[in-house]
Amino acid sequence: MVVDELSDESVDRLFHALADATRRSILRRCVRGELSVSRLAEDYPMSFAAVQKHVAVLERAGLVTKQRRGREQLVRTDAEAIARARQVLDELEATWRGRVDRMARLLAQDPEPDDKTPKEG
Amino acid sequence: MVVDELSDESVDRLFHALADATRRSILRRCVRGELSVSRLAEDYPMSFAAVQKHVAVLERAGLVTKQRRGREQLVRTDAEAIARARQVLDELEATWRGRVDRMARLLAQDPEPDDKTPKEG
DNA sequence: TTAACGTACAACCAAATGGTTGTAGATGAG
DNA sequence: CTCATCTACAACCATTTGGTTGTACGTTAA
Repeated sequence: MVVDELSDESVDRLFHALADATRRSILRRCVRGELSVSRLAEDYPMSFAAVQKHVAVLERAGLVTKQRRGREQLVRTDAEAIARARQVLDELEATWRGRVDRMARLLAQDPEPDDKTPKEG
Repeated sequence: MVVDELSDESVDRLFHALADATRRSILRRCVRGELSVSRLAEDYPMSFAAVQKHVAVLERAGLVTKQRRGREQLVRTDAEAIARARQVLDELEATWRGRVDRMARLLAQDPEPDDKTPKEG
């Protein structure tokens, strides 16, 4: 089980890579099966080089891996990387649930246990 | 329950907003409780105006809402928006699981002649 | 009223982003 | 071998981003 802390930079790269419709489309297509870069490029209204750059962004974010097959480069999305991104959001939601719990306790007039809330910033 | 399709632009804004460490920090702090913009700005090594811009990015993404209290503007994280972002990743993972299932079926019946080893990792 | 505070917003700037074209190196087909 | 294909990468350009400072405006405190 991977419980590593992700560095700010990796999370930056992760979400930045996800913040583009073309890249998300590439991710979806390469979850279903590996595709070469030129195959991918056929279906987008932009140059091959542009698609190549998008794949590079996904690769630096760890969201896809490439593997040579002959002269082709097969792109495949890494489901674990997507899980990593989700984990960041899970933690945010967990904090939120924690806050709701404290609210509930307050409303029930229970004393707060021990506020180990990690400081931010 | 709202399970609307999210437009490409909203997902773009969502992930773009999440792709910055300062903004993620703001999100975490405002999940725990509302904070004014100037209060937020105290703890970052940048100008008030810069923090104000980060809050605006989060607001356009729907990740936070603002509410006036006197001369202050209280920022609060919207947990549902985070859930929306997570949903996008969930769908990607679901596709991946679907693919693994199909692979398993394929391997159980008819080995492909071509050597497309379906090993993950 | 006056002063201080919290916010909003415009103007500006350097750096990053997302696209282009062009060139060059491997690889496979004929 | 020669040629077409697939990829890599540099150079360039327009726009966006993330920061700055400065100004203006509403609200609260003295």
